[in-house]
Amino acid sequence: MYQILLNSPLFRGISPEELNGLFQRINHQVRRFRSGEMLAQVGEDVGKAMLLLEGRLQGEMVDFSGNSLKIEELDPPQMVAAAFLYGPKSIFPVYLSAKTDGEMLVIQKKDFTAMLSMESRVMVNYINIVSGKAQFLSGKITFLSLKTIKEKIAYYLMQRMKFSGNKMVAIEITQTGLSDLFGVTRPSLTRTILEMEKQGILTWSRDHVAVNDLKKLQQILGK
Amino acid sequence: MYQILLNSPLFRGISPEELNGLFQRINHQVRRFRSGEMLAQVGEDVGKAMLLLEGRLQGEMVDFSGNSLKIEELDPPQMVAAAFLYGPKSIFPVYLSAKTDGEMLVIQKKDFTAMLSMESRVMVNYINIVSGKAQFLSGKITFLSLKTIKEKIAYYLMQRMKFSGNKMVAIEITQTGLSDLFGVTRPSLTRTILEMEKQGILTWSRDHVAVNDLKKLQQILGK
DNA sequence: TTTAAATTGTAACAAATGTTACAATTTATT
DNA sequence: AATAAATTGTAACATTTGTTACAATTTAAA
Repeated sequence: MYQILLNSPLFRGISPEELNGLFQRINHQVRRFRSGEMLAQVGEDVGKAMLLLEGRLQGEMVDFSGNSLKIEELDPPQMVAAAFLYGPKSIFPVYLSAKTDGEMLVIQKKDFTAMLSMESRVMVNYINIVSGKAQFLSGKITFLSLKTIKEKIAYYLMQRMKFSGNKMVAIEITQTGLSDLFGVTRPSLTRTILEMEKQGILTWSRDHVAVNDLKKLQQILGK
Repeated sequence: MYQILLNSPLFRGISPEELNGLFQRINHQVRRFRSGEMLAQVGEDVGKAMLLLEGRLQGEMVDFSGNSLKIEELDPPQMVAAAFLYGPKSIFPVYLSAKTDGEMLVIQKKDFTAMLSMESRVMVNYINIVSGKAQFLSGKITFLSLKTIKEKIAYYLMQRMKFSGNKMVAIEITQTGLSDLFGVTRPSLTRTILEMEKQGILTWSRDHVAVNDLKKLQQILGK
């Protein structure tokens, strides 16, 4: 277990000795679970820190009529619902169930809080995790706020050009996959890509995109 | 200043004496700013905790072509960019400028970290703030993921019914305001509302909405 | 009360995207 | 090389939303 924990985002930078000392002073349990087991309901109080050690979990969003919507999977050594342990409404945002057999480390909230106070490094790690979630969600919102498919393509390409600094963007995803990522239908995406090609904005090949008219691409996001 | 801080989310629950002791041990500055002053650029390293004491700030999202998009305002005694002080990319997500004269408390990140380690209460407060942001954004994403106006209306009403438990939902916002909240045009919203009325789902009055067919409303979110 | 302002209802038309179905092409597999 | 599978191109049509403009109605202000 310790080896897994030492490589987890929460305990990164902690020495084996420190980890040992910490776990002798802090109440904790290891909970084993079986494939298919329901681990938490939506709206249930979180109340404890959970860190997946082995196996795979799955979180299901459920809409008002009871249908399952999006499914998110979780692998070791990630924390479960890290951003929902604290905050005004400390409740599970998803149904949590086990996809395989496995086990997780469980620390009650008050013990977890004590641990954060004890070890500054773990505290910063945890704050990094939660901040990272917030930042990821913030970026996702920016993307979701884009309304047209053209805007999404433009934003996607601009983001990738920032890294490479190049007008040649590598694409390691199919149009089918990209349409899924964008939340639009595949024919609509293809149609829009072809339209942008006709307008001389870009050239879309199987594994890369050439941006031929950067100004026009920016204008799409301008308005 | 202490009075403002004692009522801030970050120092809530701290006694005046504790606060005093804390500030004697922790490096901090008060920075005054003038109306119109630019306080931070997008992409700039955050590096310090900032808590607005007086005045009003404004954060501007800026798109790739340099136009200002959404504007968010900030009032005392809120923290500035609380969820961006830690995390993998600790950079400002917006342009930050002053809308009025004012002042803010500034604590360098390493001193801020030391303070969190020192005072468990402040640490928990800060984690609550960041977690709250993440949770707020998470809810916003759920809403932004809804595609049709009908879905947005249905979600909006279901959320409000959860509180009141009643099929009569108070509406303290005009359709114009609601269309803005939904990110759709007003005529489109009105048209959709009237359509839902024709379908017998609801009755929309100036200050309240009666849900007449809950099942149909749920089905809209079902699929 | 009268006037002005804001809000809501309505309509014709344009633009964007979804739906469905199938063909063409490319890539992977045997 | 031949076949199967996946991906991409294409098209006709439906649906949803935006755009614009103006009328009707309600609320606020003079």
